[in-house]
Amino acid sequence: MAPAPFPVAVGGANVAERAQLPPSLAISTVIFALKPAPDGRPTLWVPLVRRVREPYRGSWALPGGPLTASESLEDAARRNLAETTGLDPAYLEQLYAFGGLRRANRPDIGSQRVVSIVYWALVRAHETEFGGELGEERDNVAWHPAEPSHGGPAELAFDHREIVDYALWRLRNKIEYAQVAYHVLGEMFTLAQLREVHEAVLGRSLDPANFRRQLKGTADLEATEHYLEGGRHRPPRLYRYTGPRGL
Amino acid sequence: MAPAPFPVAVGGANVAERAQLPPSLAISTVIFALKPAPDGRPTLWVPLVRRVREPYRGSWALPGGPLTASESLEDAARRNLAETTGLDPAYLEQLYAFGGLRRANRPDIGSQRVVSIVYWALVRAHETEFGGELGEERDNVAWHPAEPSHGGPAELAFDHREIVDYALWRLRNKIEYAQVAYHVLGEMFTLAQLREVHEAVLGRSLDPANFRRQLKGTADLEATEHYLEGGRHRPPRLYRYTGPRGL
DNA sequence: CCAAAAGTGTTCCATTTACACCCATGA
DNA sequence: TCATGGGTGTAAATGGAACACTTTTGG
Repeated sequence: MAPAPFPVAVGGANVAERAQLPPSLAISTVIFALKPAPDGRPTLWVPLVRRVREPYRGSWALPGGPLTASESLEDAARRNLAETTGLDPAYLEQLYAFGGLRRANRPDIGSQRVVSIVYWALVRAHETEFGGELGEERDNVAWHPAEPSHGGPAELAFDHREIVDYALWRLRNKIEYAQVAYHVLGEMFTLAQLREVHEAVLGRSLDPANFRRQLKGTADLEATEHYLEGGRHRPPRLYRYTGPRGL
Repeated sequence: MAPAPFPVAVGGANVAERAQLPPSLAISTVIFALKPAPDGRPTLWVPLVRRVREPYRGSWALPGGPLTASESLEDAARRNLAETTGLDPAYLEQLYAFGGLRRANRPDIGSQRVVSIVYWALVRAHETEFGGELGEERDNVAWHPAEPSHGGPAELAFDHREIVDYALWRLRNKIEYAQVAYHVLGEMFTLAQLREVHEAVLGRSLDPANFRRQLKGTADLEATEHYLEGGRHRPPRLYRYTGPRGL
């Protein structure tokens, strides 16, 4: 496994100025969904919020907000995500707590220090139509490719570009040994669909034959008696994930 | 890799009572050192602080304290560790942010919610003599085996037992692919010494021949022209770690 | 010379990888 | 019947585990 690209370099931030108030706590989320990139192939997208205040006014930032007194960290992440994007991911995991002093430069809230606890998730494609009263192009929320190489913004507000990159690294590592990909699919799915998820996340193509065997050997995967009809060729068998859903 | 034993179950904490003040931030540390267990073989120990107030008065807890406004998360962890134990580990890494509502039951600070960001480290054995004016049996700080199966306390204050277990899991996973073990050793060391560190952390013996080859293939390891004299048998060659030290 | 640890070589085995091949269906 | 993706078989390559064997020192 390659070394983590980001947090190892986080702690070294130097004291730039003395903040006065005690640090406040905020929650941010990096939500990945699979959507077709400009080039047509499915890739990873993230919802971003356009900032309407300084600093970084006009830049895109991760959805987030304060932590209230009566909710757990994960509850806060869920609530915040629902408020800003209408999403409710089945799988949500803590990524990292970012608290370098460099992040403190926020005139809009005085000189108060902000420590962000970041969560990440992978959601189904059909969840990406912002739910409830929120439309796709609603307000200042929009989906963007997660990586600049696929058309995503090269710069984000604060240190959010680095946070997204670190979340990407975690997702790619985790999908190789954990049951992450199933949360993108419905109740039943073909192995080709599951493979497409892995390929999109990892950014490379996988051998269908070997992919089949590796999964059948390990994961909680159950072959159903149903087949996906309507395709142009031989109908593939549908499978069901039998392991733990959600948390 | 086996699934993480702890944080996957953290988010599900339910709302037990409504806290009133905004959550406060604290830093805790899990510092591992290698010392001989009661049975004589080297195992992992952690410094613990005996609580002098309710709740959990008299129980052992992880060293920790509040986060001040002018320091980064890692700086706060270092400062706190130095204050309570006199230690200054070369390698320090963030473990997890714990913020379940179950942790909030602390009459000593009113009903305020506490979110703990926990760091972990592995330090050299000679660092474990509490430095500065602090002696080994000083005040309410003492070393304990990290695992109950090696004589450590089965119960700790708050959720600290689970936190130590999770840190152990992280350490054992990380030592297999990252350069963690070198921080326990001095400038030069024999392969047998390095292997002893791995064996103590993993809790099982390793084949000397295979261990040698695996490390020579991957890690930043440099053979010196020095040999460790004075042993009872053939003097082993000394090696030097050439990868990144500290952070 | 003997014991014991350092260090090397070799075999065995499981997993991964590459790819040839057959199967089943829609058009 | 043909094109295409679904699905199976198989052999080479890889990497780890087990262990025999040689080397080098102190006693």
